[in-house]
Amino acid sequence: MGDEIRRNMALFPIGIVMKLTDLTARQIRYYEQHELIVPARTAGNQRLFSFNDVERLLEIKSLIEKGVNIAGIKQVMNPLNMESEEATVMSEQSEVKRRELSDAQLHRLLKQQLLEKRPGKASMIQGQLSRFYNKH
DNA sequence: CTTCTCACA
DNA sequence: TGTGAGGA
Repeated sequence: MGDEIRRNMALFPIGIVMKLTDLTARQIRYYEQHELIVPARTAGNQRLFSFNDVERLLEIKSLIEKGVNIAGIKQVMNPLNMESEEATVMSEQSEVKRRELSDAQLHRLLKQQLLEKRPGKASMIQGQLSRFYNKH
């Protein structure tokens, strides 16, 4: 299977995404209401996020921190809704252009973020990882 | 225990 | 955006 479909596979529940992005469940659900992200759902209505969803949330977070509101973010970010495999293939071109982080980088960064999430020290989302997205 | 929706002292 | 209720 291709890289795109792998990045779009619904994998983690909201709890993991909260740790990965340092966003509250409220915020994540709120951004979903505004269609900034479109996570999949399990049979039990539980949200399942893909790597792309996490990346988008990180971008949204950096934009919010820059003072951009929902309306502004909707414009800045492509009004995409890559759900079907066809849509994924069609947006492949623009997808590649948008992507600046390699799989290796992203996986390493998110893994660290997840492990570093124990109480005590500050998250690196506000440091190293955020720099990638704040440059956008 | 985790997540979901809805609503607001 | 936070938070609690009430259910799955």
